Amino acid sequence: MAEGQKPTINDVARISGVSKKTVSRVINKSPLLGEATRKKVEAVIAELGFVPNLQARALAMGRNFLIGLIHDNPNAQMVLGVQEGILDTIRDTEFALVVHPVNRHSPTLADDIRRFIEQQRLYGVMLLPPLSERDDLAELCRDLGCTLVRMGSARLDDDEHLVASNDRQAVSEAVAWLVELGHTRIGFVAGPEGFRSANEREQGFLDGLAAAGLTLDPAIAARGTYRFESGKAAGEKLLSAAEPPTAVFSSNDEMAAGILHAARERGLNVPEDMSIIGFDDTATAAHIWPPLTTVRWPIRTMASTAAAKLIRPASAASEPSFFLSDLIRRASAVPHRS
Amino acid sequence: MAEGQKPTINDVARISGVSKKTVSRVINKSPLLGEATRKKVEAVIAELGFVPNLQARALAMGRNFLIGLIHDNPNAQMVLGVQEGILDTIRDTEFALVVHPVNRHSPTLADDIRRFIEQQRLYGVMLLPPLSERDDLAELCRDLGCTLVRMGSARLDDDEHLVASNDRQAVSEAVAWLVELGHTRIGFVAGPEGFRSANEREQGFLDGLAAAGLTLDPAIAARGTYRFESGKAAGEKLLSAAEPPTAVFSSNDEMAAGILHAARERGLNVPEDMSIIGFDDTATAAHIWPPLTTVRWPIRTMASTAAAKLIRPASAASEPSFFLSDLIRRASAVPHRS
DNA sequence: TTGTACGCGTTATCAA
DNA sequence: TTGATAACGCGTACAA
Repeated sequence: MAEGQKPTINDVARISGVSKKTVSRVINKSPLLGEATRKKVEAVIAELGFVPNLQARALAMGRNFLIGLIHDNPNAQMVLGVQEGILDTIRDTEFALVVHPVNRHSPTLADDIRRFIEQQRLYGVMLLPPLSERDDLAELCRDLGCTLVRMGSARLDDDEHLVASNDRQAVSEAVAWLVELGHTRIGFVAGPEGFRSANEREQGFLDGLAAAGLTLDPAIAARGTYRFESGKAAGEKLLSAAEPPTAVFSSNDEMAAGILHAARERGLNVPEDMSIIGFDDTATAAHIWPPLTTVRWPIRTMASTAAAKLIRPASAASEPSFFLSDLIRRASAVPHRS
Repeated sequence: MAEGQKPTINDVARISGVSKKTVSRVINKSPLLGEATRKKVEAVIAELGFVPNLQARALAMGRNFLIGLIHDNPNAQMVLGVQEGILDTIRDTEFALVVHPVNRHSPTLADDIRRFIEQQRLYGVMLLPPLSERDDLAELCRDLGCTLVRMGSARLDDDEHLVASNDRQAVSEAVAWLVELGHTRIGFVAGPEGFRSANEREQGFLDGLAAAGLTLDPAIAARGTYRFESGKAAGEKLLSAAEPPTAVFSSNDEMAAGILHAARERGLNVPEDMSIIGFDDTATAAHIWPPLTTVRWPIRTMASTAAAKLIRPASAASEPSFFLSDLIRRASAVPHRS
């Protein structure tokens, strides 16, 4: 037997007096198997502490048990939420989660991803925004024979390969909330051009205004990069307008924090002088002052569903693809004082 | 040849007219090999786009190429920094990073970790605080024949299996900075009991006070859980003291944000009425108002070094084990107004 | 410097 | 319902 080594299927077979194949059947829960032999083999497995070698299985079956997560760190909280969501699904399976952060501005991005998938021979991969918006990368994964699920904020793919939040509707509801609070002069800070999420949120913002019979004054609109500094710059622009907004929607929380700083540096009070709503509900949102009203999307649930679509492709289409976000009402948005 | 399939080492061998073994030598960069044959084989490999099957290699070599990261989400920013650091080291190797978030309060924690390591047959694992402080878990990893590197804030292990920040010294320097700013009544918010990092930071705080000939008044000291709410509660305690502190050191940023909220709710201004210093330099630190003076430890570099120790055990001991942290001076700590 | 034969631990084929 | 035997793709004695 194995001396100090890990027991193999041969050890199990010999000790329980059956063939390798029979043990294999037990492991794989084959239906056609005598109850007695099954019990017997299971006992030996437990006694020996036998754990099937996944590398060997992978080799024999021509597929392995690795799910890849490829992203360009949109935001730490989100990436971690995704990882936890995926683990929720695969925890009691043989699958494992392999992460691969990349730099989307790298000229070797595609090669980097290709190499990762080929080398590890991934079973499936999950792409996070903004990478998930690039059809060329999606095609690359497929060419490599790797199932793919994309996470995004719009219909980037068909139901079997997508989990998405309805950003457009969520933002429109956030605007409705500002309108309900009495605001009519509402500023807007957009996300970076070329980002699908930025686009969706902008559309949602305009939807919200339109529903209230309002329009956007370009003097109180700006475009940012989703980063703090750009939010601050945008805030400065909006606040220096001839007629500043009484409320602002920022396309993400980090920029909202920047807007807050811009307001503070001008000696303005938030929310008294201006209400702010963000998007993402990052950790920062609840920790800044005032606590930020923001849109929370169910990252973990979405990621968990995405993983299910990956490891059970058969039932992928029957899993939901679209998820609703919640408006988290905190102190940064208050009634307009007329 | 392979029709639609991935080329194997056999294809390469046949086409280049050499034996499998020779191709294997090329792949593994064996020194004893004719330059001519090497070139020839490399050309075929490139032409075919041959990528060695890692599962097969793993099986044949009796070891695989997976590094595990086990953690209990101490903080999203940190975990992501660690992942990026590990990737910095393994990006151009055959290794991949498998992540495994766990719940340290789960009764099945040890079994969960055991199963993860055994099932995936990990080459090595990295343990993050506070899990890294548990010797039983470290022993478990070793029993499973898995090399281990622990990340922490103190000498948890020998140089080959450790990367650590010198929290104690860093905090002592932070206190020195407050003293330099003229503060003599300095409050303290500790981290949770049983956390090595909390202990180190506390010692550093006391060191700092002692160096200035000061002592800690229990009336302006409190213990938190590293979470925001606990910081807020601690802040309330300190501020309701008969003689409140003019400056506070918080054992992490999240609690510092909580202290800020407590101050705001009492109508106090920070830093005018009270200076605050935190620890970690999370994303939030720079985004709250006022921007938080805090201690930044070189997570990414540490993680990168840790990965090097894992995949190159031979040179592990020669890599540094201790890393210096920087005090990031921002607006939340200002001179004491006398 | 290169090649032959076999083993790694598992699944699949096909017959019993 | 079970078992003998051949794959899976690669590394390594050992020999040439």
